[in-house]
Amino acid sequence: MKSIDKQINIINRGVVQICEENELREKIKKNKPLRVKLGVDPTAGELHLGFTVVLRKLRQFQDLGHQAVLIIGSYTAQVGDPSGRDKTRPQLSVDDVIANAKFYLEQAGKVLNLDTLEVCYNGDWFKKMNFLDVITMLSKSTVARTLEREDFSNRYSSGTPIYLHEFVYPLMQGYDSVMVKADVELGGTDQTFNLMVGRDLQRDAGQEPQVCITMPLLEGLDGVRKMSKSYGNYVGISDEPKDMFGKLMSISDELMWKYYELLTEIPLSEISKMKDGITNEKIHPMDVKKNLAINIISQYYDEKIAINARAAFEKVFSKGNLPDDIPEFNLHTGETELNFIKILTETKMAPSGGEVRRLIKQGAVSIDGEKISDLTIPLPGKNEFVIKIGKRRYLKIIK
RNA sequence: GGGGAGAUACCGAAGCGGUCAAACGGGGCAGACUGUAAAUCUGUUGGCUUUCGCCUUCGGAGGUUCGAAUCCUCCUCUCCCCA
Repeated sequence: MKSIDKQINIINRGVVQICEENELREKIKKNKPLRVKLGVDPTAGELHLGFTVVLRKLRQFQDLGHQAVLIIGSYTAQVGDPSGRDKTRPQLSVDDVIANAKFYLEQAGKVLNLDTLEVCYNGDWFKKMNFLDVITMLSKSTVARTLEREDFSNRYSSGTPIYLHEFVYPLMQGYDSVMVKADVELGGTDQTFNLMVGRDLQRDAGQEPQVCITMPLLEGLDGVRKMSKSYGNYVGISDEPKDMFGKLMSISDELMWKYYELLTEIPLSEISKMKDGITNEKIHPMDVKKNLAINIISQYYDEKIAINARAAFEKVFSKGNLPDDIPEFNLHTGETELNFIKILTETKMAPSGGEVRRLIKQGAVSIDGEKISDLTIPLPGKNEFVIKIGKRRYLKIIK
């Protein structure tokens, strides 16, 4: 094992807060692998880079020789969380949870070392509790304390409902820590409160309280809101390499540094050199961003594929050539004209006829580079031609 | 249990009998400028047809009216205050 300082140094990268760092030192000093806990919700489908921030941190612990413990929140998922904004979340069946968990692990395996990973389902202990056990657990915290939590207090003051069972979640999560005897728990900053509850419950159970490590929430492609599937501002770790590349190129220059810090292993010293290079105008921010994209794509595919993705990107967006893989559409026989509304809605290139009208009116549609201004045009003589919509939608028409 | 407020399009939020497919802001999309960056400017943002027009939408179900998102009744849900 590496020295304490070295370990702390690695662990510290990108974290917002370690509570408490000296406790962590003490724990490491014992020279026993730490049990590092991460709880996940098995409702999520595809993993995106936002999730990997904390998964990567867990992986770092694994690489330092510690024991990663992944808790699948199977019980939570089965209960179903109605707190969602507009509609009740579906209650998941046991089978759903198992299937989701399997899918989750499959993906998480791209970041974590599954061979040494310990996986627990919190339903294993929660389903055994009786009501008295639950009440006893509830008695470990107070309303005022729970209400302190930022998102709860925000919701409370803005008049958004908070359901009672939501109040219980922090305790459940904390109870998980007791059950797995966690030394460390990881989470996003939005989890701070829940992590702290774990400390209380462990203390109460006569355990040494866990060290809580919080990671920043990664902003998505819009640079404002956290990366999330529902905001559509995410990069999925199973995205096609060229999509990943394009998406990563669209983040702001500013945000790129956060991605560098949280999603790559590139030493911080090198990152700051890059920053200087841009300030001195020795390097172009676009190139720095391309390297970021290559680094990230390489983690999920390999470097060769990443470089190909860059080439494809440059071909299409720098040189303005057509991409290699354009969806194709075979015209129905007997057509004498091109009806854009029909073709584009039929192929799902546009959601509605109104949208097609708008796009054409605004000059967003072209055929082989020639702008279209009518909804319908006579069929071009060529046997194949490409319709382009906006910056990145293409459709090859074949007669 | 009592009293009050409220539910509007992706989100926030106006509208309070016709001129409402519904102001405004955000977001989205598109155009200009670019490096698919940021910032900025412009257009657009229910569906079908684009000329008129038609259809569906303002929590749900009924009702009053020539006519309702706007009035009435019931229902569902939320928030606040009191107990």
